[in-house]
Order: sequence, then C-alpha cells, then structure tokens
Amino acid sequence: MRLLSIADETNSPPASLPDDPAQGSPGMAGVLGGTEIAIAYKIGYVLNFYREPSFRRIETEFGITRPEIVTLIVLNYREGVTASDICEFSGHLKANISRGILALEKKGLLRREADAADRRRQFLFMTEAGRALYARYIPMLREREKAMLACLTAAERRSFERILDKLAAHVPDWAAAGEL
Amino acid sequence: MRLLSIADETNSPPASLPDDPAQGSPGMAGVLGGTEIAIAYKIGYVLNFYREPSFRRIETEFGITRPEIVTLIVLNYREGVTASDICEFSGHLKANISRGILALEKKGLLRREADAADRRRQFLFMTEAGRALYARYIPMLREREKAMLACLTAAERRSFERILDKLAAHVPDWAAAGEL
DNA sequence: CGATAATAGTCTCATATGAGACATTACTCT
DNA sequence: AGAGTAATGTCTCATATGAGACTATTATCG
Repeated sequence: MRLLSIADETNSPPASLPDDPAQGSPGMAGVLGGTEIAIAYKIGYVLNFYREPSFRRIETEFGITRPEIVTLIVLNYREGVTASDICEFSGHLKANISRGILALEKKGLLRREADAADRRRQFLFMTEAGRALYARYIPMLREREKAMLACLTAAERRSFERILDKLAAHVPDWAAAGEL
Repeated sequence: MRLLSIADETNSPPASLPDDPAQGSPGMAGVLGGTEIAIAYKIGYVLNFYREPSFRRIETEFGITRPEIVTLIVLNYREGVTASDICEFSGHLKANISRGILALEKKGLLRREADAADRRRQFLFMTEAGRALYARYIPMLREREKAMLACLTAAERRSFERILDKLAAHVPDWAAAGEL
C-alpha cells in the first residue's frame, strides 16, 4: 500500500520481460542488453526504478530534495564532513549540495561549524530533527533495496557487492582525467 | 581532452579512496559501503559519475535532453515502438518521454506513424538525421562505459552482466506492486 | 613577499524535469 | 448499448537541477 504509490502510472516497469516478436507488440526486453552501452543501460534501468521513484516519494512526503536526502544519508554515516566531501562521495554537483545544505540548515535539520584550519570550509552535523527525519525515510529505502535484491542468491549478492566495490574504487581512474 | 570536460570542477570523484581516519580529513571512502543502503548507494555512485556527466555533455553539445537521448538509444535498438514502450524499458516518466519525442520530431530527428489498431498510439522511427545524431554521441558513451568497466576481469564482467540481467528481469516483481 | 591560481561555498538565471490535468480512444461490465 | 474505468499521449504550471559567475580564503610559484 505504502509502496504502491511509488511507481504508479507514470513510471511502470514492464509487466514481464519477454522478447518474443511473435507477441502483438514487438518484444522490448531485448533492449536492455541490446543497446550499445548494455551494461551502463542496465545499471541505469535498475536504478531508475529504485532511486528515482524513491527519491520522488521522499521529496513529496518530506519536502526535501535529492541533495538534501543524500546529504543526510552521508551525515548519518559520518558527521563533521564538508560539502566537498559529500560531492566527492555522492557524485552530486556542488551547487546542488550547497543548496541542499542551506535548505537543511534553514529547516533546522543540520548545523554548520567553520573549520578553524581553513576558513572556507564548514563541518556539517545533523541535528536531532535531522536524525529523526532520516530515520523516517531510510526504512523505505532499505526495504526497496532489499526487494530489488531479493532475486539474487547469497553468492550472487556477495559477488555483486565485490564487483561494485571494485567499480566504485576505480571511478577516480576514469571519471575525471581525460581518457584521450 | 574531449572527456576532460565531462567531469570537471563541479562533480569530481575523490582523488583516491582511502578510509584511513589518520589522514587529515576523515576518510570518506567507507561511506560507499557504510550507508544503510550500501548496494543501492554504490550503484548510484558509479552511475552518477558515468551517466550524469555524460548526459550533461550530450545535452550541451547536441542540444538534446535526457529523454531525447534515451529515446534515440531505444530506437536504435528497435524502431516502430511506442512512447509507452520507451517509458517501460527505460524507467523514464511518460511526460518527459512524450516531451522528448515531440522535440525530436520538431528537430527532424524522429517521425511518427499512428497505429491503425489503436488510434491513441504512435509508432516511432528515427530519421536519417536522427540516426546521424545518435552516431555522433554514442561513441563517447561507449568509450566511457568501457573505461568504467576496465577494472574488471573478464570473469567478473560476465558475472556482473549475469547478475544485472537477473536484477533487470526482476524489476517488475517489486517496482510496481506494493510490497506491503 | 607579491602575484597568480585554485578552492570552498553561495548566488542568479535558464532550463530540464515532475505533478497533475486533460482530450481522445479503448476496454470492461451490467 | 451505455456507463464507468483505464490507457495513450500532450499540455500547463511549479519546482528541482545545472551553468556559470561571484566573493572570500588558501595554496603555489618565482
């Protein structure tokens, strides 16, 4: 019921994934592996159904935007970090993170302390209200993650995590420096 | 050089991924596996550095938005599909896909044909110009995908693909129906 | 030490995206 | 057959996001 509204009419996954052109409509499941960027496309596909509707729901229900959502997630892991840290470890743009931080502060969900060693920087901390808000939206994200991964065996899941770790650690190797 | 501008100043991955608090700034790499939605977060992290800057680049360089980019990618795989098909197999919202289709048509990159069996529906086809545009942006996406995956062994890559296939096929099981 | 470059975070403006309404068409049920 | 419901794609309006400029601070270089 609660999750029913997440992926309503506007963003529905296919009812099933056949790729049999003999069906009325030409089968489309093959597109997932058939694009020229098959792996990236599939990652995006899965994530589009997980992250986008989830974040939209949180935004509607709690009135916080993506950068705010992500900022609280990062701060839950570790407080006292800076906006730049959050940008680096989320892949979000600094203007958006900055805007999110200001919004959270305005809502009393976050506080800032200047870094004595570098007056440009600020350490960020969740307030109790921020912590409480985080606690309200994270269970849904966890449940949906669990549902998303339910189809994997324990071994597959471990393998997937290991590979993801590897991909994540490797990001700095290709994501900033020119590849040409 | 060409890719250098993709993940410029505003969206930089960490220079490295240490998680050693002994360093000046508390290590942050642990956040990737330390959030309460570790796998989803990591997927998003990797994709944030792949897809978001790539799409932003294409948008700037070719003047087409995400829904337009994705529409051409899907049509490259198979023409004659409908807007709904694209929504289903991309995870994008119908209003955005619709808007993208109209924009592509206006730019002469796509044409539409009514479905005789259902007057609400339209089959979509790339024009030659659309095909040419696709051919201009897809190599960069491919190259970046390749770079993203360069750290994996062949076996890891196969395993990753198999698991992604499984996750993708499983999406309809949890992404629409309520899980409660 | 002074000039220059880089960094951290914020701001303004433009534009893409999302919510929900809408018209048309198709389907279902009595 | 007709009413009610659902599906398809488009539109309007609101809002989130992105580009680039900006100020203050810090780092680097000769």
